[in-house]
Amino acid sequence: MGGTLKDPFALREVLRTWLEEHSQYEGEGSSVDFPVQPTVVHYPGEVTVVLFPVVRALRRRPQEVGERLLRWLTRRIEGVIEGGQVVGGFLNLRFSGEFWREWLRARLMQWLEEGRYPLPWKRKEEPVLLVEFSSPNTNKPLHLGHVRNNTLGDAVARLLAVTGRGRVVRLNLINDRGIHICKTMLAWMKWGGGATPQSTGKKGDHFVGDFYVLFERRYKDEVERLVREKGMSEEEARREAPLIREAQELLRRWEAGDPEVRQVWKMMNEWVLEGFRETYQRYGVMFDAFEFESETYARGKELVYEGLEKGVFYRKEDGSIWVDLTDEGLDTKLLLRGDGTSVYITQDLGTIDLRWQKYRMQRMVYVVAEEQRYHFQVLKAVLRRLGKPYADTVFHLSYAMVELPEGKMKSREGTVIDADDFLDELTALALEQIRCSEKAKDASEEEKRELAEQVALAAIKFYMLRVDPNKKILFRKEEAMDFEGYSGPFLQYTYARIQALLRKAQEEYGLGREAIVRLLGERGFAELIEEERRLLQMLFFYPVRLWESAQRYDPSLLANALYQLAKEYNRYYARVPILRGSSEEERVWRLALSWWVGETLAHGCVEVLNIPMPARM
RNA sequence: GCCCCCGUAGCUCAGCGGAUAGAGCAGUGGCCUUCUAAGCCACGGGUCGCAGGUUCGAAUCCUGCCGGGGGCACCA
Repeated sequence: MGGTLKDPFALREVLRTWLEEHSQYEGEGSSVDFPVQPTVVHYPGEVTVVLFPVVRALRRRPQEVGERLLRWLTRRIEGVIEGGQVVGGFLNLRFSGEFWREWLRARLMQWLEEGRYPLPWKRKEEPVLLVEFSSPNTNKPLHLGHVRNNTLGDAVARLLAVTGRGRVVRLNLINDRGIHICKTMLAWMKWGGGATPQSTGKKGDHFVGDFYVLFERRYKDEVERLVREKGMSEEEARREAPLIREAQELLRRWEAGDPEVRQVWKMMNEWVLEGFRETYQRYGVMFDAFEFESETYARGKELVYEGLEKGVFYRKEDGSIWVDLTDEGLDTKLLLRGDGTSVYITQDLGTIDLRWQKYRMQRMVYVVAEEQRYHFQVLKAVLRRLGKPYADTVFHLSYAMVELPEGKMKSREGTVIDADDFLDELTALALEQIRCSEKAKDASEEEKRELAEQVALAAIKFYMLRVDPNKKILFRKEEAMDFEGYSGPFLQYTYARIQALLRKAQEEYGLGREAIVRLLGERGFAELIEEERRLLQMLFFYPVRLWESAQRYDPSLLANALYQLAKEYNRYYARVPILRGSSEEERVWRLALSWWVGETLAHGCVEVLNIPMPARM
């Protein structure tokens, strides 16, 4: 019984057979479908079948279709449906307590046997799906913008993997070349005095980032001086300033492969990367491969020349190479400078070509801020002109900026919120709260620290993931640092409560997990209460939420569903005693339900959103 | 000028063609001698930016307008 109807997908399959049986003599049923959705709160039942689409196709009255469907369903999936009611164009189904008990038992059993959360999809090795995210520049440390990118990219990669879309490969394309890198190198060479991260005890990315800021400050001073003393225009001064000239010279030497420049470049990049690795590790973000623009831009140039030969690009008198995309509503676009050096898009052309050679991916997801929408439109169009088979794999997953109440974050002006610093600050706050708490009094200092970092991570990640990627995040510190309400720690807390119950069940009642499953199969039980039906409904629909979330490349859907589940569970927890003051039968049932809520929270958080779930807090 | 994204409660957001539009925060008032109060309950708070249209049904889709943001570089 419980095995026959694992989730709403299974119910839809059953409904489809009804349509097949009835379309033969009742008209066109082929393209219509019964949407299945959770029943809204005010009506009895857990699952609602929406009749409108079919009603229209069959040209029958909703009442008639609904009642016939109900009768048919009740027989078809025996013992599942306890009651049903047609309201307007909706058929509300109420599942029997017996069904739910068996459903829950089957899920728990499967979980115990397979050691993982049962889902309707298997992880697959084919096709290959590439997800590029993070992709930082090596001239400054990671900030809140990267944190949003990282958590989003990470979660989307996991969503695709758990819903069985294919083998997901996570890529981090390091932007390690260009004028900004040269500026930083120049500052270090001029004013660094031979200092290193080791000699100063600074984290490598911060160490290097400071030189970038230093360069920008000196450069700004120089420009101001030129304007003041030489009477230059701002624009002219910015172009003529000796510092920028020197940086450009450095870039030329870099492109020419000057060993001295390359050596400094390599060393400084390594410092930064070491710092990045540490930050990624703390945030729990992993990549399958790091790629470097310095290694892909050359291939990009080749593609540009290829297009020139094919006649899809054209050369101007100054030698620069362009593509004309005006016929598809875009502009003309520079692909290679007159002096043969590459621009931003050149590198992206090369990168995707190399990826195609290596992976033959079916999809190339770029997790990149929304300001680059146009860039990716152009990229796709250019690849099409080149006739590349992978042109249509390009998918830009754009997300909006993280802004401060004061406005945009600007690294040049030092108004960014640093990824490391913010996590430190959150961790310190969490630690303070843990120290004040009664519950953690017997935990060691080490354990408290670890827990504090997990709480901090949950807070920051959930804060980033809970909003639609298309929407700006207005970063208000107090809100991000709030561990209550609609927050990551709220989910952790709910999970930890459940784990405490399961521990106590074992210790005080001898109810281990196997025992719960066994007893659940043996005992009858009392009527389900409303809170239980709502929890079961949410658990039943969980795979659908996952699917939709993956379908839309939007983890916020999942984040929301998990929050609602936790919220509902806390209500339940406050309403009924799980362990104490309940009969043995009730105890087993309530524990089983709690356990499954916990596993579902853990699956969504740990497996997909990559938010840790401590067993106690 | 053209293109893209966003306008829902005081604030931050859910709701993505279905039923009486929901949360968190903020405000007010309750609940720790029984399982973790990072929790729960109650109250107050909304012409879903505006105007048309599409249909059995629109916060949701289409058109126009208004407001906020981003983009249209021999910057990345």
